[in-house]
Amino acid sequence: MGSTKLTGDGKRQITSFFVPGDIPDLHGMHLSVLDCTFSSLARASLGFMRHDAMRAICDRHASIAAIFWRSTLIDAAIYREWVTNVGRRDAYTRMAHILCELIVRLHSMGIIKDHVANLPVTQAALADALGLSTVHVNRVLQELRRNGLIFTEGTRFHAVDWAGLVRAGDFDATYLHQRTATTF
Amino acid sequence: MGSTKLTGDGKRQITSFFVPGDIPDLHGMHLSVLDCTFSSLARASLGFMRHDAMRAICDRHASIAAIFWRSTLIDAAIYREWVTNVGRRDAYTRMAHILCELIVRLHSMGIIKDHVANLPVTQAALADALGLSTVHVNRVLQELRRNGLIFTEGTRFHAVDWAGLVRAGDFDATYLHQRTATTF
DNA sequence: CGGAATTTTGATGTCATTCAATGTGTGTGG
DNA sequence: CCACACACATTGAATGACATCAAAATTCCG
Repeated sequence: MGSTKLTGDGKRQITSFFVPGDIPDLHGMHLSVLDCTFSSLARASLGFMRHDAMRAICDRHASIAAIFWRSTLIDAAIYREWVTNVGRRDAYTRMAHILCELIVRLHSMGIIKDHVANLPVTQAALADALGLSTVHVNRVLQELRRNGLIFTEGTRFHAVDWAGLVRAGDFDATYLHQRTATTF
Repeated sequence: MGSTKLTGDGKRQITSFFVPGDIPDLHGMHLSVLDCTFSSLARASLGFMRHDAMRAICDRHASIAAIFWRSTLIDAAIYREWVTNVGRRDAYTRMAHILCELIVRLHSMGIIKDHVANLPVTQAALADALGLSTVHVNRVLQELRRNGLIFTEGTRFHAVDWAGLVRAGDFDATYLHQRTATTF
């Protein structure tokens, strides 16, 4: 799952990926107009909750509101990092970085063992997330494989050399604001 | 004023500009660790408020909390647009777009007359916000001037052809989530 | 099994970077 | 009040990272 924006000339930018456990439209609670679209990149199961019900809960319980609020602030922090990633890092670094992010986020949801993740994300989706062409995404992935950093097989993704991938991706998980440090 | 991130190899990315009236560190209220730095791009005057005081207010008054929350959600929406801008628009469009955003935001604070704004922003800062080199920023600005879209004189900035700039920048103000439509 | 989606490859083009000067304005100290 | 820095803007030439185009190979899935 991800959120997507389209430019006037029809180019697509994926502005975020959602991992299991995320609440995609939490931002919609206080924003009456949608400024991006949600789409699933693979089979997904969703739960729904009415905005007014959510608002009622938040009105009544400030501590719960704070938790949801915090969640959206982390989303914002991730956006900041993406701006930086797309704006100032070259394609190779950029790719390594986003892979690190996905691994860490999936790991913190407990759906990864030994850095092996199920990533049902096409190269076209990666391209639209990173502001690259699919062709270049393909080449960069090959280079990451050649350098022994990653291994892929279908949708299975393995960070063979995690430390190396982190280094290659100029990755520092601080911006994900996890309470429990992710130790691999 | 803006928030800034640095990459491992020392490149700078400005992740947001603040206009008068913004609350830069609202995100810090529920995020214990800072993931970006704030810096002033020009002379600025600031007000300060303790986080715990803010939190106390928000705990007591859900409606005020909602307003602050909404403010951070708009920040997030702007980040989304910036990701799109940097990821999928070419330099010329990108520049026109960010200029539109600044004009609209300044206008909504009532500090613009006739599209003439005081923009104390160096070309280097624009470059770091747009993920471009200063040299290219300079050339793109010249092109915008040549096309009769903008006029600059020192820090004074004039959107000579607002409609044209909006078109050139593929700009749609929806993502700024203003309650009162900005009509020029 | 068959067709569509995805990945991969090669050749070529271009937008933007980098490097290296030069020009211009502005504030500071003598 | 001028000279001198220093920051900022501008210019040209050469290079490079990534895009685009087009086709082939592979995988996926009903």
